[in-house]
Amino acid sequence: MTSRLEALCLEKGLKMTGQRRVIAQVLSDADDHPDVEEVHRRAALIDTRISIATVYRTMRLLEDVEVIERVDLGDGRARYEEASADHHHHLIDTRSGRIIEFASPELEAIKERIAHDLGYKIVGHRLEIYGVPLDDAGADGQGANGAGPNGAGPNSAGKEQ
Amino acid sequence: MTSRLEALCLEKGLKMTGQRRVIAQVLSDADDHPDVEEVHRRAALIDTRISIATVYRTMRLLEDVEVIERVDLGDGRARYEEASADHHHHLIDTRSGRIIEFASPELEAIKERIAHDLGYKIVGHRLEIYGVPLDDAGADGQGANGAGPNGAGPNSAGKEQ
DNA sequence: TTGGGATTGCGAACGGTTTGCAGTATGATG
DNA sequence: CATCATACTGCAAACCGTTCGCAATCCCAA
Repeated sequence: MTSRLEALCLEKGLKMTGQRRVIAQVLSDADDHPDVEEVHRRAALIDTRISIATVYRTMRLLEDVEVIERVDLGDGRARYEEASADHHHHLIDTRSGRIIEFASPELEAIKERIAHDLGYKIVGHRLEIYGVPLDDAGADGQGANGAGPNGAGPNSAGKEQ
Repeated sequence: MTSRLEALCLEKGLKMTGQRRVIAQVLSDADDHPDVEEVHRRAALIDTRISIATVYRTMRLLEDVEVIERVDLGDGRARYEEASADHHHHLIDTRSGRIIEFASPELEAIKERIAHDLGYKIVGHRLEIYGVPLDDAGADGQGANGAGPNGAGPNSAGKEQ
C-alpha cells in the first residue's frame, strides 16, 4: 500500500527503500507532532529492524525536500509535522502538553510589515504561544504575563490536533 | 566597582562571589545576545580561573531570579539578554547573524486575542522572524515566503543592537 | 576570627543528534 | 532477468551543549 507521504516522496524523485516506506507510512498516519524517537518507536511496530540513525537521516531528508517540517517547541528535541501550504503556528498547553494549531492572516500581515519597516525580507519565522486553559487557570506558577485580552474583531482560526 | 547587574543581584539577596561579580560585569557590559561559551570567554578576560560550569550555574541562577532572560534563537544553544519590562521579539538577519529587537503592541494584542479565543491564558510565548536585508535580497535560497508586504499603518518600534 | 553552609572547579555523564565504516539493498542498464 | 554502481542502512563511536557528583574552597554571619 502506498501511503500519502510515500507518493509525495516518489514525486520528489526519492529512492524508496523499505525503511523509508515505513517511515512515510508512520508520518502519514500521525496527526500529532512526534519527535524522532517517537517516529522510531512507531516505525518499529511495523518493522523491527529500523535503526534510529536511519530515522534521523530520513527525517532530515524529508525536511530537505519539504515533505515534512521541523517544529521547535522549545523542549530540547526536534518535532515534525507534514509540510503544508497554510502557514500556522502553535499554542502549547503547558498543563497537558497538547498542541493546538492556529493561523492568523492578520498576524502574518503585521509580521510582514514589521520586517519590511526594518528593511528586511522574511525568509522564515516562528511563533509559539504557551498557555493554560482559561477554566482551571488557578494554581499555576509560570512567569505570567499581564495585559488582559484586548484588540478588535475576530479573525484567528484554531484547529486542534 | 559595582556593576548594574551586581546591584540587581544584591537586591535579590544573592550571595556575591568573585566569579558572580565578574559574570555580572560581563553581562552588564554586553549589548548583544551572548551564549554561555561567549560569556565564559569574556569572563576569562577578567579572571582566568572561572570554569564554564560556574557560568552555566550562574546563568541559570540569574535566570531564576529574573535578572536575565534566556533567548532561544533556534541555533542549538541558549542565548541571554538582560531582563527588561518591555516585551520584545527578535528579527535575525540570516546573512550576517545580526539580531534586531522590535516590539509591537499590535502584535501583542492579536496574540492575546488568539489565545483567548482558543480558551487559553498566555503564560509565555515567543516570536522570531528570520530575514535578509531588502537591498541585497538577490541570490539567497531559503524557503522563501510569498505574500508581499501588506497591512495598514506603521506601528512597530525597532531597536537595533 | 571562626565555622558551616553555599559555591566552585574538575571531570564524568547526559540526551539528542551526527558520522565513519563496512555491509546491503535499490533501481537503472544491458 | 541478471548485473552493477550507487545510495542507503546498522552499528557504535563521536559530538555538542548542558548538567551533575564530589572534594576543596569561599563567603559572611556570629
